[in-house]
Amino acid sequence: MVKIVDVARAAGVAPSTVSRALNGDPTVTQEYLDRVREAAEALGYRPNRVARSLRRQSTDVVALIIPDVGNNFCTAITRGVEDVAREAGLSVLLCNSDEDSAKEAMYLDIAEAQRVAGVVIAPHSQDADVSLVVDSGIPVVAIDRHLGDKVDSITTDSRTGAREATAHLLEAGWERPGCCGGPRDIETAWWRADGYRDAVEEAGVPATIAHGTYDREGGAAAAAELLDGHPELDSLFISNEQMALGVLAELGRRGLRPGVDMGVLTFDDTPWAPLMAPPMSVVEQPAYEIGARAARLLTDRIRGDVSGTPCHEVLPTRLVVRESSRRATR
Amino acid sequence: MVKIVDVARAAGVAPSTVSRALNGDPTVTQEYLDRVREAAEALGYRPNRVARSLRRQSTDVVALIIPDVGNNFCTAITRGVEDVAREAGLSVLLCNSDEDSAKEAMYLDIAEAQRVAGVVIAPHSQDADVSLVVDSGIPVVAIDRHLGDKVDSITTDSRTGAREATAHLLEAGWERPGCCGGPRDIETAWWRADGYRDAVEEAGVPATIAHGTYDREGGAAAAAELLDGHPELDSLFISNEQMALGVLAELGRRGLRPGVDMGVLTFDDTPWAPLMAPPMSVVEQPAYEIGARAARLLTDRIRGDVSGTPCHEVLPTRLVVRESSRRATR
DNA sequence: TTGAAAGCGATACCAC
DNA sequence: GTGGTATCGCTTTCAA
Repeated sequence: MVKIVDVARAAGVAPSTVSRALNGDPTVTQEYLDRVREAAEALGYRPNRVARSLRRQSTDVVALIIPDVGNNFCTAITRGVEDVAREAGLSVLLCNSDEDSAKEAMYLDIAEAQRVAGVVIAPHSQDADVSLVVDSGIPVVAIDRHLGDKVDSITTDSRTGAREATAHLLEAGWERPGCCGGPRDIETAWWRADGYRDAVEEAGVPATIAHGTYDREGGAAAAAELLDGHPELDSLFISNEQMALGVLAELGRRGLRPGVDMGVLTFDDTPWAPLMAPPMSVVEQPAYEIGARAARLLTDRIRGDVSGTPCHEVLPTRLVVRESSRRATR
Repeated sequence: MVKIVDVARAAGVAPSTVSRALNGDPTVTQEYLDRVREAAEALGYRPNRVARSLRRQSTDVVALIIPDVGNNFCTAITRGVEDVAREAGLSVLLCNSDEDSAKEAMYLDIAEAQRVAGVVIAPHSQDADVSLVVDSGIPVVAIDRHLGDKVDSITTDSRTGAREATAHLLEAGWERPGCCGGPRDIETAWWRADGYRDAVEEAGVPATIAHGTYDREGGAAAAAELLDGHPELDSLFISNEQMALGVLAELGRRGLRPGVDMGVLTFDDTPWAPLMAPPMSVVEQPAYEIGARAARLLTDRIRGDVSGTPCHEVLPTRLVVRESSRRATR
């Protein structure tokens, strides 16, 4: 393994000069620069990032802690983070927490031990403990969910999104929308349930909510609970994309046709939503943008470019009406 | 930042003893062990992995280089890799190559500079240059696609999968299947085109193939090309999941109903495939398993548990017949 | 079993 | 502008 001293020797200069030359220090003379580059090239020198990280007390890696890459929303966030991180010369350490606080804590621990440059996290609960990382001076930005006032966050306005969605269902002619809500301990889930509640209450319709986990099983279970216990429901507002898949499966099992027998509208747009039977109406969240902005904010913090006051960005959602929420007149 | 010498001082032992104690060296006396643990705890000592990595000349990170996490197949692989890596105490560095050799090379470079413990890669082309990494003694396992005989690989039998799929289309009563194939320079794409060719030739039907990129745009373009140029086609075999989304969109634009006006069968199963209109028939690949096995193989190599001879695992695909490939008689 | 000390490889300070 | 060198924090010989 050829190291910096080897290059130095070959080029007839000091190691420090090699370091400067290779790192673009403008004080290095052209002549030395050439000599160093040549020697490095000739020897096939490859800088050791680990050594540099130790010395510099900082790595060029950011940790991204999300519930599950299997979720399209998370995936899009991940792309956003990765794209801007790469631009900034940072790599992304991918951590799936599976909505499990213990796993999350483990990853936070690893991130700190690894001395990552920053952390982007979709915290399972509002009081996830990021102090370990924060106290080490590692910038953290929370996405999708908040993490107290002091931690930067990029979120979307779930409540408004849910309210608009439910209101749309009502306007479309559905009279009794139910809500397949996410876990009670996840922030977005209660905002969305609240938004749903806002809309039905305003319409003078009773709120009917079932809570399930943020996955397909949870969606199916919530739908089953609602369908079994509340035959009066004629439409469903669903709290996230994975749940929607479960709800749809459950409807299928019962021979209920979305958009005909049962109005359906879900949070999160996906590439397949327009291709379903019928095309799904959704509340779109700017997932890629969330990731990209989070990464941008993080890199700013890493560079120290940003004043100390915490930043809380709330991005808007967008209602995309396709077929599943329209009351068919056939 | 409290370091190992601080703990040593507090515990009244040598740094080396602290290191041994904390790393579970059995030669450490119980008494010292307790003292060290106590001191570490009291001081809130957090080992610095970077320093350890430098000293040990090895990190506990593996790089995963895939075309795009946005692809459900890649996502599933990613979960597989992450799950077994975590078990083995390794973290995953996520790298999206976007089927771009330059990006891929850049990530390979980073992986080497970062001195990762291993690399799992779905190489863009067969002659992607992993020598940089391999020569550094970093184990590499190729997934989905091969990388010469000397690099471990976990792939699936694309050709057979494609042949069976096309044969099924023919058996189902479709008479002229076309093929929306992937890029010519991607191995799986030509294996799948070959499998398609095998089946149509055996049936004495002409092969009609259009090549597109492995994404939605590519799928739409390939479908358009086929539909415009070959009105005789009555069904389509599609080379991957993302292309399928594009193909379906294109069919929709032309008012062609899958499974009725046009038989459709695609590579890659997805959570939404059964929920489409109509439910999609697919060639399922064991994506999670590919990732899991690749990671397992990699950890074995990292530990040096495995003899030097390269391992080439080929996993089987599975034809899942749903509705889109059945010739409706309505 | 424990301690002392030599590195791992790059960087950045300080002196020239 | 360049060189010498201490240092980042940990692990691991080697000697006791």
